[in-house]
Amino acid sequence: MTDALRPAGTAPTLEDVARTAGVSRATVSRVVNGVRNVDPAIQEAVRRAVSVTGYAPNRAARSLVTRRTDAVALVVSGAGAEPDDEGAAGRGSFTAQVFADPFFGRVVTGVVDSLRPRGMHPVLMFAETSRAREEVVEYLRQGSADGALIVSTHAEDPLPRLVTEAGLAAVLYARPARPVGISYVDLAHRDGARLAAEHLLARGCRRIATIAGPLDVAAGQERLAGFQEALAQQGASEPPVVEGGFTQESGEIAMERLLAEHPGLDGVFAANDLMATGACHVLREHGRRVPEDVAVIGFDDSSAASACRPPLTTVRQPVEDMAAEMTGLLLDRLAAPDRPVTSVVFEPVLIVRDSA
Amino acid sequence: MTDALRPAGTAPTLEDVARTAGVSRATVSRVVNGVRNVDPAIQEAVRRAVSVTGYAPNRAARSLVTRRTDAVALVVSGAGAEPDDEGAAGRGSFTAQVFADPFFGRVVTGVVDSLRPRGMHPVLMFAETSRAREEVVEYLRQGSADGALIVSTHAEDPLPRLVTEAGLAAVLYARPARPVGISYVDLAHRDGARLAAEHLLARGCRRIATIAGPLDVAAGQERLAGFQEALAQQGASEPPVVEGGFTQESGEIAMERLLAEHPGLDGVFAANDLMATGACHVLREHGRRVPEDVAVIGFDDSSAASACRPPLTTVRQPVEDMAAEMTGLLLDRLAAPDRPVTSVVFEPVLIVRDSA
DNA sequence: GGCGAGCAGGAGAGCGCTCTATCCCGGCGT
DNA sequence: ACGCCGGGATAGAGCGCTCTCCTGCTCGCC
Repeated sequence: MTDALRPAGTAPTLEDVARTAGVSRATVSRVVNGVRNVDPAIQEAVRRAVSVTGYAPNRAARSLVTRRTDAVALVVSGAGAEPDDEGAAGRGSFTAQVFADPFFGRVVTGVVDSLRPRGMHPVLMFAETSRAREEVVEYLRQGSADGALIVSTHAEDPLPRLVTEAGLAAVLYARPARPVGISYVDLAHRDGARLAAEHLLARGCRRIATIAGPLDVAAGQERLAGFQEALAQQGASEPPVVEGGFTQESGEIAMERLLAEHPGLDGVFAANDLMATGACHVLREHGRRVPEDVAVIGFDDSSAASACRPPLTTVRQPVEDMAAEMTGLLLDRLAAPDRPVTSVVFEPVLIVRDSA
Repeated sequence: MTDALRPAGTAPTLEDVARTAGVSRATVSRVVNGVRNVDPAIQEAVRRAVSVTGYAPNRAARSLVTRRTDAVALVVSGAGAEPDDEGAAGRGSFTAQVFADPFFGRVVTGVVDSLRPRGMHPVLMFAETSRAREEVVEYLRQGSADGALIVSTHAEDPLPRLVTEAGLAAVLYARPARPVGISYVDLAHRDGARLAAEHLLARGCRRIATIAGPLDVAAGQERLAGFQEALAQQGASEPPVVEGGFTQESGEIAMERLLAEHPGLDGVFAANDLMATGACHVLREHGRRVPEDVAVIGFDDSSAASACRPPLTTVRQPVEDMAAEMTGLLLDRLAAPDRPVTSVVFEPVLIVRDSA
């Protein structure tokens, strides 16, 4: 099992295996990579030599010639044009805040699960400052990863453009504000919001308000627009809107304001589950029953939706599937770099639970 | 800016930069890596050549000779000895479940933030089946990462042993059941549970129960043991115990049972915030006010604690700091492989909010 | 003025792998 | 019987970088 022929501390190489098996380096390489016909007897001998020497192929050496790393950068890209803040505090808060939302955990889940069967792995990166964005581009240009999966939180994020200009392979989560030549996956946010509006209306709600997501985020804009459109089309009156920040706390604050200004409301659509959860808390504290007095609908169908009391009726965003699709698109791109970019838009579904 | 001298599609190499700058490859390398004194004029020339050619050093080539990748594997290691389940369902559920707990997001945050200033990056891996564990070991043996940060959820996890036996650098989150020669960071769980017990007692609670964590996890055992010990030392009666699974739902189920069997209880210690949140929900549904009728204490001080209504009094586990410490220990190990392993145990702090 | 110390820069040998071009050998056609 | 074909194996040339030697200067010192 141990490498008897090697100077201590050095890993066995192809050469060692070849010598042990009495064949050439090339033959060992073929067996290890499972290509071309190799005499079964020799294959067996090589395999034995591999296990005797405890050989493991050196990834760097392989990458050097194949120009593949089997790694992809999974980058969470933050706000747009803020000045670089170098302080640990600034960064810490961004990275911490990212995972406070169950959304990113789901993205990671989807990416890992889709990469895994292909023997690939994600390298986690954050790109919230222009410095950090440069580092991401640099990382990719060095060939440290084969491509990037970019989850962009802001519409004006410059990263997609930077990556394209550098000629790097990448796929986006969410359509970029300005079309740049990159594939993306997205959700039909408007349709989702429409589902929520129609459900509220069908339930008999007439004094409906909405807690919008941040309006500098495409998802925030779209969900609001879709909701307003649907309401208008059904002849309902224009809903009061308060903008939140996709956090539970912002949902609480928004709900307080809504309640203060429109005490008679009977239905609320929050642009994500976290804000919907916050809204439920505030409603209860104000003595309103959910859904009897006020119906609440969230968005995403994240873990927060089922954790909420009452469990949230929500619009499902199939994050894991979308993340898996990103992987697929990226691998397509890597296999055929010249093929035109393709994007996939997923349709949301209404999940009815107890809150509406 | 573009590589005029290169055949299209090929990245510029050191050689190209050297030619452009009129110096040798070695000199360019020195400038790029900032080692040894190089004539300022030449440095400038090289730097200009770098930007003219758009050169980015090839990571694989560099790794091949330095034997460093500047990547570390961040592995979430799952249950112990279950049979390999190959199905996507099984895996999907593990990876999904991992991020359902805010805990892992915090670990990732701490790791990323501590790796970043060192120009290093984490590669995310899961090791919940024996097959997956082998893949992790294989990955490291190939030199794809310089070492591993292992977050182990089960006491009997075989991964730490596998990694040590393979002579790989690694640091654990949580002390392994059997000591293996690996550094680890851990929390003084018993002390934390004691804090909770004493706070409950000081508050005047006399009929105290506890929702334990899974007892095949060290943290679960320790927190329970610490809680029981503290209660006993203060002369309080032995608390009813129900085992949960660290999920909110398991907390709800446990609380239901506790309430059915001990309707008069006035204090609950849940072994993590998620279960405490579930307990609060159930208590309220049963008409108990928190903290007036029943005081509730959680553990971790995760985002769930402040998101809960009422905000949870909880025992803080400084996950981000602990994760950063793991990085530090790993880098120490890489710098001096022969130094004896050192471990760090953090002290928990009680965070008093509204629930107790 | 001569000589050794010290340092900037270059040449070149690898790091461990893949892959093309080549060689060898047995079987087949005529 | 002889050349031809083709599959199986090998030899060897890199991939792009780092790093150890080594050369050739300049400078300081006696």
